[in-house]
Amino acid sequence: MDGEAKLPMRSDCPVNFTVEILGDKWSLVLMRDILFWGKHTYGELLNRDERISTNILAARLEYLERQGLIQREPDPKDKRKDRFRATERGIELIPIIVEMVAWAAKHEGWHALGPKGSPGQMSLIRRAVNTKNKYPTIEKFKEKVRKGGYIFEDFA
Amino acid sequence: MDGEAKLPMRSDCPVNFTVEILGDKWSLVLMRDILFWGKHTYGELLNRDERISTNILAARLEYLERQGLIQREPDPKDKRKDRFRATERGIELIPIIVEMVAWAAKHEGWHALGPKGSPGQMSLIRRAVNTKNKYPTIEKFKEKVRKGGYIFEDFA
DNA sequence: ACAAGATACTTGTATAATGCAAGTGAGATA
DNA sequence: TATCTCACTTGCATTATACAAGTATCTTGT
Repeated sequence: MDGEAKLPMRSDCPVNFTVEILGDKWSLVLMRDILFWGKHTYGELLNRDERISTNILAARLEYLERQGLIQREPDPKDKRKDRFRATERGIELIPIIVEMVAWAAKHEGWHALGPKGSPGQMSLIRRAVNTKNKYPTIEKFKEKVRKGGYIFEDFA
Repeated sequence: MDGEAKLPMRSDCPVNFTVEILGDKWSLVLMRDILFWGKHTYGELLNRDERISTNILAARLEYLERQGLIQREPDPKDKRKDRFRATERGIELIPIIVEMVAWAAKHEGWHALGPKGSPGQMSLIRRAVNTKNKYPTIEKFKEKVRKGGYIFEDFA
């Protein structure tokens, strides 16, 4: 997680490309927090269920910014804080995240964790698994985030 | 990568669930090899562009089997070999992988690696990025693998 | 104005995941 | 039956992640 070069990828395959950027334990979870739950500050991202460590969060935020998935800007109301918002490249991760939700929802192991999802979460899951309105739903999600909102805004 | 328990997940979120299972540098790349390229033996999986190490491959294959994504069976023609085939749970990863292809294809960094893709690979990419026929294409992919084939069969 | 708390970090150290190189034993091949 | 192929294992180096404690800057309440 230092000043590594971007290019020496293991191959030219697009699957490998995406895995090399996002294939870790935190990147997509943090993008979920920003895109779906509207968590935009260090403190908000820190106090989530997964309990990321402070040093890992700082390193990951710098990494995601370097990868062009988020942008950092000072909070106008509190000079201690920065706000992290998704770039267009980050917003385009929504389809991947939705398919991950659909995959989890289809398989037993996740349900065994208990039906602790909020109504908003469950509502998304139903739409994500339902092929009929999956793609229009995803487009609405992207549009909402582009306008400065977040996906679970209406259920929060 | 030892005999770890499955359940103590960091949260009950379906995104986190999927990330905890697939969020590493190799799982999805290996599933790509099996599902898209029809690579089914240790040796075939070892000799791919990404150059996985022998010990990592052995550990990952055991892991993917333990996660119920692949199934191991002896090769009928060569007693030294096993064959690894995707389970239904593994086949259901295809939509995630396709969205990862679409994401890479949309963004500059991947194209900078050079247009080294085979015609078959490029053909998939075009269809994966095109929302119109994405869903039926993905369903055909799944059906093909369920019948014992692999996605790039016809272009190989 | 000032003390106390909040916020976003850093630092130090431990464990886990990944990477590399060199073996090894069972089974196929000539 | 000698050699080669194949699927590994072992040992060690490096990188990523985890945990606990500390620190500098800014805000808040009095």
